[in-house]
Amino acid sequence: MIDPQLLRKTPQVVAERLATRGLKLDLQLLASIEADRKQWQTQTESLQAERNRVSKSIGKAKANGESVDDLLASVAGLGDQLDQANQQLQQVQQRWDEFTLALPNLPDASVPPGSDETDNQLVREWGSPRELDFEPLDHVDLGAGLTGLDFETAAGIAGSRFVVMTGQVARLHRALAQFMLDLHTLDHEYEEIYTPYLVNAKSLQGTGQLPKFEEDLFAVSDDYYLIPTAEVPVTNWAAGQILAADQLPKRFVAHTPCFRREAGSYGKDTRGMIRQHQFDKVELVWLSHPNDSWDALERLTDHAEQVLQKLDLPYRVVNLCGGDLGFSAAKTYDLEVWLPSQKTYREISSCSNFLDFQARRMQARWRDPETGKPALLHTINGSGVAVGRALVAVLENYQQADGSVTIPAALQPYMGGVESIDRVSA
RNA sequence: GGAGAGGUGGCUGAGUGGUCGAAAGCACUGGUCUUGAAAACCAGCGACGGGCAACCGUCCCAGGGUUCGAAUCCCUGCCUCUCCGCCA
Repeated sequence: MIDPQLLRKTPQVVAERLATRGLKLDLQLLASIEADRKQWQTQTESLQAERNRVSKSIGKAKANGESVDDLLASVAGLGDQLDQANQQLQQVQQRWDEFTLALPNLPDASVPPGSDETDNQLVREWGSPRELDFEPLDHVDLGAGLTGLDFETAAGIAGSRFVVMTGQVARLHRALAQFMLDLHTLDHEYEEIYTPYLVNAKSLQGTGQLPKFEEDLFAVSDDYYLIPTAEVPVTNWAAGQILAADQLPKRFVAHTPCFRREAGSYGKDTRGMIRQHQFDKVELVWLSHPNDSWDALERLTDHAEQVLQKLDLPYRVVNLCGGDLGFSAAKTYDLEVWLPSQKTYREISSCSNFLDFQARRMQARWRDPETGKPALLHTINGSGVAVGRALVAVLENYQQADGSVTIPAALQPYMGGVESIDRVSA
């Protein structure tokens, strides 16, 4: 949520910054809601003040054994007036909430202008695509040859955009997750956390998926939603909390499945496991001191990059432009890994600083020793990295001419020393 | 699933329908004392919103209700704990 003070006092500044996203703030609507709010709040509060005054004197009069008939008469119609004013106020507040909850975060000044991914800014590249002296297969054909990836069976069990993994491929998938968890907990000093995979609407509102993006989520009965990312349960760990200063920064790593409807992406990446309804992800989350969040974003991004570097997978880092920026983010670096079959870089991690945007929605605070007062903390998160896409990247980048796949050295300890997965001759 | 108890400030924990935003303790902050620290003593100390300000309002799990007035009474929901049963 954008700071309400900023919205009220400098709406045109907010409008300018939101324009970076290609979003037009309805200043007129904002002004009219705010005018109504002021009127009804003032009226409600003065009626409440009067009621409180009279009620207190009734109490005193009764204590003194005096008659209270006159006092009672003087508040006769007050209750109804108050009810009406209060109803109006609640309506206005609801309009305000709906309006502000639907506003995305303000992009940071370092976010490049632009409308879509073609305007994203290249930050750096690491490694260079391997020169293959044969025509690379994509992971679907590779996986089929290894008899480890089976989309047809998955379609029969569940539907499209699911996969069944078996044998050494399933093990490789698990090895990737284990490797990432160990890297982040042991080398990068994250605390491992296990959370619910079903969450309530409040948590989703806290991180910003609701109320605007319900169609992206799988809702199950009883008001639960499947998590679209571990960001939701992990960040909400701090919801409603007031953390002590020495608890910051709090850094969590979680390995969870993620579930997404992928509504609106019909026809996109229909082949293979790039875009699935269910996928695993290792997620990094920081809860930080407000002064440290920009540094935290750089460090978290580096931690995600370390995964790709240790796997020796070529990638690049891009700074998302305003139009490509997610709803809650103030700034996002995407890590894009090289896929030989597509001869292009594909997103494998997204690292964002949300500043106090999520913290305000979920009331995640810390106590500032300078002031002794609670203050909003900052949240930062990123994938470290998407496990399914990492599997795709390993399969494709480590494929051999005979259809086998060598195992990256970093993963071999997690594969029982296996150095290669071989094609099963048909 | 059955039976019971309870949800109050950063924490523990009192609270009679009427100066209760709420006792007390802990924690925290400032001061006295001390070479310094601790202890002791004194003082201060909830959050959120509105207003230039004086000040006003809201909040004792959440939502309704009764009342001139609700932390306190009534209803509903959520959550926690204890016991029994069942269970990966």
